[in-house]
Amino acid sequence: MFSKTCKYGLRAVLYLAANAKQNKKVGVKEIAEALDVPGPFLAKLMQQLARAQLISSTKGPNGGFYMNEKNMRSNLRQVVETLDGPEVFSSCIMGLPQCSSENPCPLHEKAIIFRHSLLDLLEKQSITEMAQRIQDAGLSL
Amino acid sequence: MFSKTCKYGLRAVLYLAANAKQNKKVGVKEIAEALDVPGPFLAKLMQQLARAQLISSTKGPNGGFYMNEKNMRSNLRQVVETLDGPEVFSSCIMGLPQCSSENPCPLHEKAIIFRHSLLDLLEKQSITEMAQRIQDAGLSL
DNA sequence: AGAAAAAAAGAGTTTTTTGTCTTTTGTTTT
DNA sequence: AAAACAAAAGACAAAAAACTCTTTTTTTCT
Repeated sequence: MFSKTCKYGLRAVLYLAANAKQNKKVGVKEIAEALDVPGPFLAKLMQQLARAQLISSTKGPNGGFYMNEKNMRSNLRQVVETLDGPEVFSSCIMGLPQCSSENPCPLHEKAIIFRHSLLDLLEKQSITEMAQRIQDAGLSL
Repeated sequence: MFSKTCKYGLRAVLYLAANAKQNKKVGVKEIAEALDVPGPFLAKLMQQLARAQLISSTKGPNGGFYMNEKNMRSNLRQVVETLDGPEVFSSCIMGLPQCSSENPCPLHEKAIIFRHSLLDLLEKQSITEMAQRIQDAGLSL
């Protein structure tokens, strides 16, 4: 479905949303241990997310990653598109380069429905809402 | 979404279903050219599908691949599971090893809905029906 | 029986993804 | 100003996926 980069990224963003604040930043090391993912690899993808302004960071002592107000209003679709590229949502499910509504593959119509339910899943909830649910229900990441 | 192996496999099975019969077998070379995919690589995955009895083959002159009656009654979910493994349909969308209804990830409930629509897409139409539609509407593969 | 055709099998290569290590840059604290 | 801390950047290494090539086996046709 998604690459590991993308999965790690989704989890890291939600971890930040649920555990970090502007005045309580967290470092890659803490996140990597909490999620049980390779630290240096995570660091790389955090940089991508920071460049895309989906998360925030500061260097130096007491520095680390956190989410500002704007970051909290973004959604998971943006995270996926930043890490795996926008094609994951638009490219043909069977891999046909020319697949479109004019020249559909055998699964085209049905795939549109399915894809809509995926976008819905990733777009409809703000990160703020999800962070709330994660804390309230104690969901794992 | 799916690996290239899997995408090639789906297309090859549908190509066979629409273009081959027990008395009109086709070789890997023809399929590879028709689908514009690497021949030797396709040959490998055709072997997997043949071992899983999702397609049929015979060696020697006038040999090749085709679909028998039983093959035509299978569905695309089986093709995907053979080539990409059954986990594609069961593993957590965020990659959490322990994700389940008891210990759900933040996307678990919504992911179930989405996954159902994917299985529906791949399971509900028999290969026979699809081959018919491909021929009638001249769909590309 | 012998030759040819085509899949099966297996080994090998390339490319991409995943993961690691080192150096640099920017901040903060003393 | 100096030291320490943490992210940013870049080069490197390992593993997996994609792709290729060669040999073997089975079948058919002459």
